[in-house]
Amino acid sequence: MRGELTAKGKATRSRIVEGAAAVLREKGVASATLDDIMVRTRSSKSQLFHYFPAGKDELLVAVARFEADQVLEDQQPYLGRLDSWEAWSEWRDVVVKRYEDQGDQCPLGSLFMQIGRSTPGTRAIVIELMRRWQESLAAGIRALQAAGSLPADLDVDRRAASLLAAIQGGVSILLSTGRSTHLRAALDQGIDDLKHAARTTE
Amino acid sequence: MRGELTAKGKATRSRIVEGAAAVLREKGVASATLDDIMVRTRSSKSQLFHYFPAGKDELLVAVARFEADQVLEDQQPYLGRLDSWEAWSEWRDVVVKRYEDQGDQCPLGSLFMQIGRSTPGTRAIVIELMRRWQESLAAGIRALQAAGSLPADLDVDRRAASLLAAIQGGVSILLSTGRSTHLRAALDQGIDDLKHAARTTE
DNA sequence: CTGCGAATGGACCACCTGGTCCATCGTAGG
DNA sequence: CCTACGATGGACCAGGTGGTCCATTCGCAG
Repeated sequence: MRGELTAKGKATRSRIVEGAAAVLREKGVASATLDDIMVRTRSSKSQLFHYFPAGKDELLVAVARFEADQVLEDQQPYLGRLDSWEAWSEWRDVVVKRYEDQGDQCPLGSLFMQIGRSTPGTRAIVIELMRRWQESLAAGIRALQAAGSLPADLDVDRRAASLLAAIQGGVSILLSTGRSTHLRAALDQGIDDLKHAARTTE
Repeated sequence: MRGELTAKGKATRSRIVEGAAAVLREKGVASATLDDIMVRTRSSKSQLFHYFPAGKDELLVAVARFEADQVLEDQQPYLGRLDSWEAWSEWRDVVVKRYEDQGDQCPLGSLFMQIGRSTPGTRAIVIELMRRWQESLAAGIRALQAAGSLPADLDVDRRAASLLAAIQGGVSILLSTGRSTHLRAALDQGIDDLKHAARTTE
């Protein structure tokens, strides 16, 4: 498993990860079984254990890593260029759309609920994801500062953290209730408050 | 099961529900088994199925209902009296403390991740919880308006929804990363922004 | 006291699921 | 070509888990 992977092997491995991700999204981590994954990815049990010797947990971690990357990627290029109010608005739309489309499937949430506390490496993935996500938001805020659209003494980190929390909360409410009202409200309110900070001292 | 419950029966039933809640919190929904619950509640399998004929799912729903009530109760009396900035501040402290103490145990979150989409009645419980929670926040905001601390043209519902999302997000980040930074940031920022609304037009 | 239904005990079962094992096939490099 | 090793197939297994069943005990009303 250390680079001893043929081109064919690599292909199979990613086919499994991506297929597993789809299965997990549809059936939920709790009820998704190795058999489901085998069927979906047209692979055999030996293949599963060949590429993920430690078994299901290892596979789940791989999927988690895969999904974590997806999350940020899906917000590009907007998330990377939050340098004007228009950009923020476009990004908002993308986020809302992405999660509304996703509906009550939770690629990551459920994953970490199940293995988050058990496997140590898993938590690191979420932490890293949150860190990068928040950093992008912070960069956006700083870009607005640089453009003179926001005062320089703004507490960028707290603002970014709070925005991130707003999104997460909106998403988890969407997941459990099926309504995107809160996600929209949280994003709109968050951005509006940011705009307000442009006009008042913090 | 319809009122055919002896006093003893009722006692047993709630002993099971509360014990099960504890087990779920500790072991997580995914890995908690009926045996665990039997041991913890000192009951037999026949009892479990006597009080919850539909089996594990029905029990989980009962626990969900129990936990949902707890959530709001734990925030009282503060959540019910958000009529001054001091009250809001106290409430903030209670929320932060409650969830920091709780750590990465998720009484509700994990529960709904597992049975949320499957059982139809379950989703109703979360929706109802969110509704009541948000309503309390909205009542608090209106109280501030009545006291003249906030302008009358404030969009109370959006503000309340966004605050609720902030909390949920902070909590879920706390659950998956173990850090309460975001919960604190989200609450502080949310309340601060509310205070700002007192000084500027919306 | 007695009888009936609720409450409880605990053996028992069927099934699913993750995981193991070995035999076979494909293929790249010598 | 041939050989060594990765890739694949698929039977098999062991344990755990939810769920069933029946026998027994308990508690209250008549």
